[in-house]
Amino acid sequence: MPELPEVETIRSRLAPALAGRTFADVEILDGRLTRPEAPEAVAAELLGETVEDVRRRGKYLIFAFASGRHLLSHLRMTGRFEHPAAPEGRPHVRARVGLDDGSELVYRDTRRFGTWLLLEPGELDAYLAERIGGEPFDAAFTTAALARAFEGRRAPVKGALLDQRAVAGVGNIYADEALWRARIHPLRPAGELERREIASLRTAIRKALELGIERQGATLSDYRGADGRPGRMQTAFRVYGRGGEPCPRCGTPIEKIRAAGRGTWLCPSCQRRG
DNA sequence: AGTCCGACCCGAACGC
DNA sequence: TGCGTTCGGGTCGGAC
Repeated sequence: MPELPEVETIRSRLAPALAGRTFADVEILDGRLTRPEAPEAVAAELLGETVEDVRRRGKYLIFAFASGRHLLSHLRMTGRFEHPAAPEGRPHVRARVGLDDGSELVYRDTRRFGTWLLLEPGELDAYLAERIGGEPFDAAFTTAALARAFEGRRAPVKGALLDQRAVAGVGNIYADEALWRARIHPLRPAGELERREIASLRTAIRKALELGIERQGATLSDYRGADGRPGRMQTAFRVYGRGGEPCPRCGTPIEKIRAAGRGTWLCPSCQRRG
């Protein structure tokens, strides 16, 4: 499930390969991908666009075209890009783009949650501003900024972290990892955290994401980098998916609970509720 | 306004 | 073994 580190890994591989390339042939096979726009219409619009850069904001992968347009792709759970494309016969191919150098970019998505949205020049900032907050590695992501996002919120801090407007790019996995690092119980109401806890959570979010990027993302069942290689982060999780195993800090068995409707792992000894 | 929950999907894991 | 059922994950929209 791609979160910020996984999307960043894909971006960093695609950017050098696609910069300067023109979309010479576009085929969108799944109508869901571009809904409510018709796939043929979007494919036709993409034809002839030249990639200037591949960027990322939160969990969005952004193809910036020389025309000023942007193609926003959200991979949701199981979306993935492959370039150069794997040999024919792979399942779940939802779109393919032939490039002017003869190579092919393929988009696959088992569960078909992912989306492609073509934005006209000038539309990107407003679209993102409506949906996601700042980048966790920006200077603007300060303790004060995080405190502001949490202020007055009675929702569990886990849920507040999953809200992309607080900080962009944290999903279920890295939320658990960050809360463990900061020694904060996932069910603590976000608005009741002390300043020093928010400060350590901010550091922990950066640390957890940074480690994920270094390890080129986590590969659970579906995620692959753009080159098809799995990441190595899954072996480095401190708590995520490790129910019953000893906490790497204190040895207490990791517990699994539900928080904000999500499977949530924590150390009951390091992360106290009270 | 903030919060919660179902819908969207489908493969894997689980229960019988 | 084989079948049916449940679950999960990010985001959105509707309900409270």
